[in-house]
Amino acid sequence: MAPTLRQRRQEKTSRDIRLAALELCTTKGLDSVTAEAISARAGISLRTFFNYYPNKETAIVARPPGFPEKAIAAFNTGHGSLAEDLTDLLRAHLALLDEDRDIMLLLHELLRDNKVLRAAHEASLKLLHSDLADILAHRMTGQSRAMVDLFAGTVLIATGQLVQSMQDETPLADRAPEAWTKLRDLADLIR
Amino acid sequence: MAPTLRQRRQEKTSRDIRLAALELCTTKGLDSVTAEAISARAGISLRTFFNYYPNKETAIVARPPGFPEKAIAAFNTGHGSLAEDLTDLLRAHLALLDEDRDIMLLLHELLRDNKVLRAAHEASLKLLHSDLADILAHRMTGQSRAMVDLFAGTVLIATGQLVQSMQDETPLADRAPEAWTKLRDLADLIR
DNA sequence: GACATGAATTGCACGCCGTGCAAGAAGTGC
DNA sequence: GCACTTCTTGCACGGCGTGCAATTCATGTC
Repeated sequence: MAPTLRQRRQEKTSRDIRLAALELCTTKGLDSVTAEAISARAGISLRTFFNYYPNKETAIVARPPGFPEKAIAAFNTGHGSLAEDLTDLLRAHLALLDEDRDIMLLLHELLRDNKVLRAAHEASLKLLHSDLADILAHRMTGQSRAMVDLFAGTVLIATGQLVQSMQDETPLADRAPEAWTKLRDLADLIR
Repeated sequence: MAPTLRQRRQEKTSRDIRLAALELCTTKGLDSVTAEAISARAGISLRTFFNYYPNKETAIVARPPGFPEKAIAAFNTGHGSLAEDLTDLLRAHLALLDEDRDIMLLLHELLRDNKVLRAAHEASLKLLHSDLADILAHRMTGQSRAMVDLFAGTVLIATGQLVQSMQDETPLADRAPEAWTKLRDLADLIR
């Protein structure tokens, strides 16, 4: 299914807007960047900007890459331990982040400085949370939904801490096992 | 230190605004309630509204009650197990929520329906998170800050699940031990 | 009780946000 | 090339949030 011209144009505009937003923000800070300025730089009208994104923040934060279909399938049918298969799942996710390493680092800066942006980011992490909980539910049939949620949340905090330290040269994907190590340590702490 | 007239008036206006906001929202929904309408109902000018709250959302969500000083001190000097002392700390926190039970239930409704409100709520929970992490750090001197954060986050998720089920008649404070039970179960799950 | 002082309230003006609508431009399928 | 859908754009509008300066009001002092 080759992408039609329309689709390609949309992809491009969407990317153009994001780039324009990021460029402007890194130099002037989000607060003093107006949606109008972003639109102008992206070469579209203000009205079109709001056709693509509901506000400045989401243009910058966007939807984070989730878990690849293939990795989900592998996890569902996986025959390793929960620890092993989950680590593989996280690895696939982190690999996607590695692909956009430069953008991520840039974003990381912006998130540190701007409150509204952090809120938008939190919101998108919430989506990840329920995605992960849904996935985990397949392998944790004996557990209550609340427990699955708690588990998913904890996993995401641990994973988030990895992303926090993205300055390290090592690709995040290679560090996936650290997440589980953290969880083990946490479990030790609780008991 | 008797509160001066000025202070009492401020307290009152602050409460008036919150009440006006809650009342209007429950009948018409946050989206169709303007800051101007809230101000009018609270008997103040629009400009004054923004002197008290930076936006509609925070007027409704406000700052959640944190951990009482006394409980923090008791936790710091506590000689029970971490589990016991932490449960006491959570109990003190949940007791504050019980005091505002009616408002909490109302808020719970609103949070379910409104996205922006949820974001504001998340943000205020973030403050709780770092509060708790700071407190825990005193009793977890052997641990890295990351581990303390992870632990605090997990505790808060578990506690949040309790709050979710506030419809139950039982006061939240009495159910504090359930939080630790959840954590034990989680730890079992991980190992 | 009058008065000086500093803080809170208010109105006004302004720029930005985000949306509904309708006209026009552009791609798609035949 | 011709109908069709879809995307873009301009326009108008209401709401948000802030800076500023005028005014009102609590407070402490004499």
